[in-house]
Amino acid sequence: MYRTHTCGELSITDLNKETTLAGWVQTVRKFGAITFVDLRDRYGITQLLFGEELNLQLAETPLGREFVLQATGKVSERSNKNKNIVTGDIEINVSSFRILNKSAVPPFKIEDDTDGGDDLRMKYRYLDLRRNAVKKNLELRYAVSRSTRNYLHENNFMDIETPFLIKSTPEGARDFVVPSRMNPGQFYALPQSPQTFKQLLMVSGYDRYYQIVKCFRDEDLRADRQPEFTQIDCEMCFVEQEDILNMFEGLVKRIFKDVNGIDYTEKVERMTWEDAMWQYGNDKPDIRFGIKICNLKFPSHAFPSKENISSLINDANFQVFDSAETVVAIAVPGCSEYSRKQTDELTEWVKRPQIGMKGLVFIKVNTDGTFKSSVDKFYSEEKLKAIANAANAEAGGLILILAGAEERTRKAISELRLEMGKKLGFRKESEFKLLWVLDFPLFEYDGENNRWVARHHPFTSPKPSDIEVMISNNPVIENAEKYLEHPYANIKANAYDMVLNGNEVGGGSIRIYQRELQEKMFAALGMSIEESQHKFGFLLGAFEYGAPPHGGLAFGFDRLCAILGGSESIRDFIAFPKNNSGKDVMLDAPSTIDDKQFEELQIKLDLKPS
RNA sequence: GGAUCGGUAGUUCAGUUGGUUAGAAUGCCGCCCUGUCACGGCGGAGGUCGCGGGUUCGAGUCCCGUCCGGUCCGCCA
Repeated sequence: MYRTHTCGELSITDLNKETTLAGWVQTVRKFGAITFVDLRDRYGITQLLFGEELNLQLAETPLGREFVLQATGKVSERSNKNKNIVTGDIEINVSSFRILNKSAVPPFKIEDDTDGGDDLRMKYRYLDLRRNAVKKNLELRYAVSRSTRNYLHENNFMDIETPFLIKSTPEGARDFVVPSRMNPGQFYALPQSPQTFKQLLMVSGYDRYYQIVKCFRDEDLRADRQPEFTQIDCEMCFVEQEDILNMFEGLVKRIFKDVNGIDYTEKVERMTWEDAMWQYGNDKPDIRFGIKICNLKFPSHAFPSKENISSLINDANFQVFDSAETVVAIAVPGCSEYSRKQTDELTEWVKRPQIGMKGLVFIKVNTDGTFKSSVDKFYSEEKLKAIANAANAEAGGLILILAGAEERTRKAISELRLEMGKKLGFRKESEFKLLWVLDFPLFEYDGENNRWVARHHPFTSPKPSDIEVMISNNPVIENAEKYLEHPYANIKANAYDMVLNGNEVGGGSIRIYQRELQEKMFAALGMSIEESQHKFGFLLGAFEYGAPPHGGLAFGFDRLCAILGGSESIRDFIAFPKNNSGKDVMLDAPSTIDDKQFEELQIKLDLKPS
């Protein structure tokens, strides 16, 4: 028997028990005739005391960090207790020990506050995973997965595996492909999601399906994006949008309870996509803080239902506003005292290439009721007051105004809002705020190819009231510049996203389940009948055999875990992640393959010189 | 595809205007230490300054190229 206890479980109640522990040497502290060793395993750290006699033995077989050690001895009370660790009241008075394995000197400290850089940690990920900080994240991940499985099981969902080697259907993201040896010249694709399979399962009558499943997308990466990532993939039949929203806000609330101990009893807010864009400039607003955009000027086609208040800023001969398509403002509370330096910094911030604004206009709403702005030359105090009213600015606030082209400017004000929220401490990691964003546009314009693409995916159903618009209008865009005037631009989908603290954590839709409508959809996306038959014939065929109404959604599991764990990066919630270039630096993957493998696959490389 | 920041000891970093033998902390090795837990004290070893080229009397420092890594934009149905 290697051990009787773990390094995290012994306490003062176990005094005088004979025990054997096995683990890794965290530190060795030598004091002449006695030595302390901190022994670590998955469960904690226990201090070992090597007395005079054993100390002599230690001198012959020295211990180093990360040696694997087995030690037997009596649990005894420490004379100096350590309140910082659970086992801090006791130590093991070692009577015998055995070095189970030696260790090379680790290249970085195996401690919470490691000195290792990211690259090094990834190269020695198996050592990095020994660190408590990373272990905690994986434990949280497991807790989320358990909670998810429990909830879905209790609600009659069935976990069904779907294949990884599937057919390439290059809609949306780029596929990872796998050559087929038995079918030379042909390739499988790895799934970007099990989308069509789960829909087929609905056709088969498995009315509640789920899977915690790997998905693969060959696109460029970010801190929160990996080439292979995990989704909680769900689908239900005989449901409407409302049923799905209720079921899955239930899931997230359950996870909050099980994992974070939070009772999220309040109703999950809901917002249409249009309102999200209008009020926050963003389809995944962070609603932990209330600052909303004031739309001083905007192109009417972008928000046909909204009232224009551009008279507030027009007729002042201020070229910047007059020539801009969009002028948007946010009122930031308590910042009217900002110095010249601070406002200059904000201006520089919006001028960075990632934001790309030409400048920033500000109005200080002083506590004494006066105004001070960078556009005093153009606007009277009354005008400024009117703008301040429109922006809902309170005394002591600072109004920040951006002007420019609609899409870019809206995105910029959204970024600026988040930045100010962060500066003012409104974005606390420990506070969680859920939001459903509803009624997304069905289509998105692809300027490169001058066609419509599915914003969510081509299986998403249009709002019933928009079906007629979709099937009675020609999808061809005659005038690329005026694509927004095409009837397709305003068609809404039965699609919904779950947003948590400004992050899209899940998304889904009510699907199309009639062959005719699905064919119309493919046609709208510019697919010929032959092409849609070739790519999705199996699904169209299935829809002929009694496909039930259905819908579902998928959560980004890694991202959800990262947010629940209070982290920006998903990498530390994945045991073996890849770096920004899609490489696994530990394995050194991807890598070249043998000539023999190429031969078997009948593939010849023809690399273009870079 | 693009922007930007970085690459110096095992590790994390500093290194001024281009100028003597490239430093600190930590880790590592040795000696001392019976109550530490970030142990402490003394001593020591440890460097192709990512790589290639250029400018210069002289390059870690300036220039060009390249490789690697971080972050972001595009991209991510």
